[in-house]
Amino acid sequence: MADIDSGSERPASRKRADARRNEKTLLDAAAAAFVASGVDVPVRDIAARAGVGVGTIYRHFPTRADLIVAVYRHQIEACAEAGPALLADSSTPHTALVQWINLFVDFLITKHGLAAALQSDDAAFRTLHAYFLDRLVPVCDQLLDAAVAAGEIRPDMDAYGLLRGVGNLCIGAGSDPRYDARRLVELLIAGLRLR
Amino acid sequence: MADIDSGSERPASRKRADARRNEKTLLDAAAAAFVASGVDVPVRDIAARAGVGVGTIYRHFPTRADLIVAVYRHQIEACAEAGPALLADSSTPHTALVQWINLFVDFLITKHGLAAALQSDDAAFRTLHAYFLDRLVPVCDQLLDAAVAAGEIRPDMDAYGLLRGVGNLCIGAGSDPRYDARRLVELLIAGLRLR
DNA sequence: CCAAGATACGGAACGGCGTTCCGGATGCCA
DNA sequence: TGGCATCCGGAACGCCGTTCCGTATCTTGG
Repeated sequence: MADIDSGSERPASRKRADARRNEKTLLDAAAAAFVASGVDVPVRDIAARAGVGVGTIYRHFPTRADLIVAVYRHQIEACAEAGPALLADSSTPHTALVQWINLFVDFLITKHGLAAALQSDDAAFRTLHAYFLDRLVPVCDQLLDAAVAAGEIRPDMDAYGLLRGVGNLCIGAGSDPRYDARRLVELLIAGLRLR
Repeated sequence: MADIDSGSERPASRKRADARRNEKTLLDAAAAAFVASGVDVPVRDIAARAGVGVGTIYRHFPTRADLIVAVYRHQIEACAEAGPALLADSSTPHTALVQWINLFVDFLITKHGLAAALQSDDAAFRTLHAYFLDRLVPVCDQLLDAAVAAGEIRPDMDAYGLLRGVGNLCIGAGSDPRYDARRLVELLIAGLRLR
């Protein structure tokens, strides 16, 4: 679960060279396939794109969630790290919260099917769900706490529920021009404000 | 699409007796299966429950959506009809809107997987989507208009978007005690209020 | 440089699913 | 009761995720 040598010293390269090459190829192929056909793209399509067999995918990424997380890890990290930064730079915690939520929404609505996968109770997506939550709930919590402390929002909203709600609202956005997820999320956040 | 003889005069009973019997049996079996395993229950399970072959299901209900609509038609109608009634009985349009949305939410969160099916872009669910929208959007529109006319909510929200948002928020409710869809919908509606 | 062992690969194979199809059974009416 | 339109059951097909294993490739010690 933890990618220890992410920066990568070379600890005598545990894995075979072709394996490392394939892993990179797969990540690129998956990213392209996700863009073209959504995160629900058939595994065989990703394999074909990468020019490998399906078995190779499962050896590198035992579950579909692992592959999705690997593809989007950087963006999720960036989103998580933006939280404290926004809090420091914004005039009020509420502003920071709004901007951070917007970041999250922008991320979700540009990844066709990701929001839906996030909420799926399918066992294969459990770890996807878990990764997002582990990484983002604490950040959201910090923003909420700050806004509550500043007396800007009601104190009875939990980060978990808020993030799931926002994620849910993003489902189907982008595939229907009449549905404006961004606006609904704005309304939801507006509903948090004390008046 | 339109079930003409819903009340059912007997127009010389077009269909064979066994066919009519099977249709009723199927509706009951499907309702039970939906309760037990959600609206995504495998077609074979419904067939087994009803003691018929899968072909029989597809003859009576060409798409899965047709079956779902048939099972829930009464409740959807009731919800639609409650709109004007609430508007007439409530002290303010906004109260009526809130109560009506609550009705809709209660309906959705007790039907495991229905909210998700509603938002699915799968072709098989297109008509499900369409039926809900055709029936409920006008009602919601009427409630919104009244609340806007009374100066209670912002005037720039459309019924379609609101209903989809509410439907989205109901996805996954009931399968996770930490996720309170009802509360989030309340917040969303609160965000509509003029302050 | 060359085995021999370790590692990774490809894609056939399996089970579950929705959906289609058709030979055979069944209700209906004359 | 006979003949026909209708309906039924479940086998069959294609798509999908996932597993499995014979084969190919890399690595390393000699």
